[in-house]
Amino acid sequence: MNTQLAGIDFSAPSHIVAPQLIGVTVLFNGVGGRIVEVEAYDREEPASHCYIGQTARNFSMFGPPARSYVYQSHGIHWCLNFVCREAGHGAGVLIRALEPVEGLDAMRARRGLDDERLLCAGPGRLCEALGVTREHNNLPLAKAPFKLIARDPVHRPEVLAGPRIGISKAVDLPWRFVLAGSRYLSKPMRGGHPV
DNA sequence: TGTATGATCGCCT
DNA sequence: GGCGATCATACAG
Repeated sequence: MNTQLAGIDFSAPSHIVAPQLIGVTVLFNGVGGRIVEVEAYDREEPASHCYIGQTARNFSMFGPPARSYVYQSHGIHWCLNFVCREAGHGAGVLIRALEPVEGLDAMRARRGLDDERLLCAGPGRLCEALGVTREHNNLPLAKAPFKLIARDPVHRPEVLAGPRIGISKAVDLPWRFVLAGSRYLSKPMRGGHPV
């Protein structure tokens, strides 16, 4: 099984994969943009859906890496993760924000909102803008409707790490990664440190 | 700029 | 029955 995609080895731990995803372009049916904010989750850490073991909800994170894990949050919003590690471990990277690049009109139509800055600034917003829902759980990221485009290998983006957002457990783990200075984050990074 | 609150539902801690 | 890896709105300062 090929776990390499967009120049990233998805069989690595999620906190290793996550910072490498900053700057990668994600398209979904041709709509999307550059990743500017992600969070890593792993079975060995209690904030992860994997922590309790495999269930009907989280099974795709226990499958092969470089696939999608889509879950519903608060009964309203969908959230997109990329599965990491070897099959059976349980780990993923939550895609929290994109800098919109392709299909701006489609995103605006789905979001019912003009402000480019708010189109994909948050995991639920991003899925609404791209049209990602439950049906797109457990799909290979190497095939349509997904398309990943590697970042420029020459210019490494400046990545900051800090604590994750919206969780109540393992709050001190610095597994949130953002593109330094990006205007498209769900929240500004305060007190982050360079990776 | 920041904090509080309600919406709404699949899956369990 | 309770709880979220959230978002939009309302209101205070």
